[in-house]
Amino acid sequence: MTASPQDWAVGALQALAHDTRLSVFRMLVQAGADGLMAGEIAQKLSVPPSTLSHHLANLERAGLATSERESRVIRYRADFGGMRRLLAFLMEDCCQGDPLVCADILEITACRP
Amino acid sequence: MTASPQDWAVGALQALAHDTRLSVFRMLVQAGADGLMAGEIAQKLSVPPSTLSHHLANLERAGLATSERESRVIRYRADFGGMRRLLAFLMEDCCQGDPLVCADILEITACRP
DNA sequence: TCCATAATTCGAGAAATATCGAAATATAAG
DNA sequence: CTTATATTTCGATATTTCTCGAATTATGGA
Repeated sequence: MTASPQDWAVGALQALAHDTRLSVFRMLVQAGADGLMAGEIAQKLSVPPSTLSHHLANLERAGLATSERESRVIRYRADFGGMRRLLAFLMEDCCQGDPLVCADILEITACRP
Repeated sequence: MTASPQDWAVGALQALAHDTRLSVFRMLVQAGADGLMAGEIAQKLSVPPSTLSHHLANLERAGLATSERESRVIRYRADFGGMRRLLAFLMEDCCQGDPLVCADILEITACRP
């Protein structure tokens, strides 16, 4: 049942390769540790609850989000471990160690110490 | 005709979200500036030329690869600019500036100065 | 010019994904 | 125990994507 790294990565990319799911994932990334409630997301994106539920389940299955029930609502968070795993897989053994080709690819505007 | 950043990102992710295309892209990333010939890729992956051609066109359309004819063969290369653009989009305004949540996400094994 | 090679485009059936209303489940409150 | 709320699961249709043989285009050499 344990998927190969490649198969896992395809699943993760497939999860992100959809307009609604990509919006959801980025909302979760930007929300950080607090995450967001399912209903809150559905409302902000104007997506019917049942449709959104499929998308959230897809992201979770793919290892890019986690869910936790809090009484009646369910809180979703981005899974930063999964995100890291995906980026690392894409850049693995990059450009034969020549930093000139891709050095600045990681100079990203994401949060830094 | 100019796609929004979100639409562009969905296209890029869709391109990567396929077993064969992900393999091709990673081969190109690892090949670096030299790139690879279309036929060479088809042979290594045991994919019929016409099928591979669709996948290569898909990656190029998505902004993740470039092609250049050299007499009778066509050389494909990873587009590291597109790659960077995609990663930056995914991590934009990440986790409300709190480095604790995702700081190490960029500590990736890719080539570094 | 004629042939061989490398790669792309065409085309159409097969397979996978997306959508969302209706029904079901889980929790809390009265 | 009944009702209200939040979310998920079911199910059936609609849409999109994938695949690869055959035909086509581009290039170089005899």
